[in-house]
Amino acid sequence: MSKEPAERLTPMGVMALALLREGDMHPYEMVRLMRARRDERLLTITNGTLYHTVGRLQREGLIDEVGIDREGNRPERTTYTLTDAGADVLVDWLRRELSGIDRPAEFRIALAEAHNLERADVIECLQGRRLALDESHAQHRDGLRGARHKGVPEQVLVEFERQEVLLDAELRWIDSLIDRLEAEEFGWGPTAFENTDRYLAQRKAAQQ
Amino acid sequence: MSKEPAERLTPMGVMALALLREGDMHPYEMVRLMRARRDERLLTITNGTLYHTVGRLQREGLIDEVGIDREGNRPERTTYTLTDAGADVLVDWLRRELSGIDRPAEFRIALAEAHNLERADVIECLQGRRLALDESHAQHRDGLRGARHKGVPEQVLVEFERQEVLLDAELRWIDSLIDRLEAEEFGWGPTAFENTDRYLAQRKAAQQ
DNA sequence: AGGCGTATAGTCCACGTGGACTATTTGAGG
DNA sequence: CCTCAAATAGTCCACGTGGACTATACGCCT
Repeated sequence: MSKEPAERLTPMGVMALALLREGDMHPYEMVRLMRARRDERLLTITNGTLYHTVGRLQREGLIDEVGIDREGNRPERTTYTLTDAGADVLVDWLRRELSGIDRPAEFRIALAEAHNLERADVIECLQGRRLALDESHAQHRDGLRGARHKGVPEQVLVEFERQEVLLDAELRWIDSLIDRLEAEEFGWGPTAFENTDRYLAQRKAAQQ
Repeated sequence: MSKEPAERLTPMGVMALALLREGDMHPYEMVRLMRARRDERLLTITNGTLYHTVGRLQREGLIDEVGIDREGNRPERTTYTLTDAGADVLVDWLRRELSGIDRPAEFRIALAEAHNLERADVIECLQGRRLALDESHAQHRDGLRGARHKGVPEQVLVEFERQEVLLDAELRWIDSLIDRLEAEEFGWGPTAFENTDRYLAQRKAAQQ
């Protein structure tokens, strides 16, 4: 398992790899699935970015071409599949981003794709995050207190204060999530996306 | 007041304009000030971005060169000043980003620089945001409820749920902020940055 | 007095993003 | 039956970002 290449993934790269875990696809299908799942909430879905990303992933050996399809008379479609290296890199990325507290945008994606990891794995990562969050919260609190004490005017601290409120809310939320995961309150593991199942079935039927 | 150019600013652009409101400066001084004020919390401070940004702002007529200084035998430094157009664009940007709820990163910057607006102005913008936030919160709540009802597995809703918790916390915080602004609990208006005052004084002394 | 690290001030380049654009094909409405 | 919109599948380009790099000058230690 050589690990020199591409430990770093872009948000779109993560989504692409995660989608290929569900089955081989061509890029345009990724777009449709992401749109159907309202992934615009997490990142901006644009063709340009996607096709570039797919090209990059292939050059890095994280995905492979598995053939050029042609359905009816529509333009050719290149279908891709996930390599073992790609699956590894995805899992590593998820672990890293689930454990860290910088890069909030990345964390949201990691969380949304957390079902690609084992339950125990997720719990462990979130406990790491919980620790980091706690420390950051303490530092933040001290920083704010110190600034007020030094007479820094409130108007420049407003954003600081908001951040503390949000940090606090997140701390409580993550505690409850870890609890529920440990209590096995709900299932975990690879998921059939109910929203898009019908579409996927349709596609498979059409391919035969 | 023709307003065709550059209603759109990058985060770094906003910071640069806001800094120039405090006095004429050269880019390198902006870097030092931003570092001193720990603005890395809000954006990544890099020379490349800054110098590009300054060049762009100048081409767009939002700032002007006011002379090329030379202190001792150090490299030349080009000093810039804020134009009237620049001041207008800054204020407009702040109003827009303070009122909206998309673009969270931009909002944080707008909030941190909100002291560049009048108190009444800020209150009005925040009330707009408060409304949008409320609506978004309701929609989010309904969406989550609907998804659960349709049997979408909890594991894919985790990120959704977190977002709702954070939205809720933000709602409460913004209410309290608006209250305190209306009650005039603390001062408002252009601020002498205590943290960096000493540095600025030093600089002025050195220039004479 | 000499050497070395750091501050000063800025340039340059590779990458990722996102929006605009193209060209064909299918389906729905009049 | 014809038209026109929407879907299909993808290319291309301009911009902003961030990191690496350069080169001089000042201050500190020995």
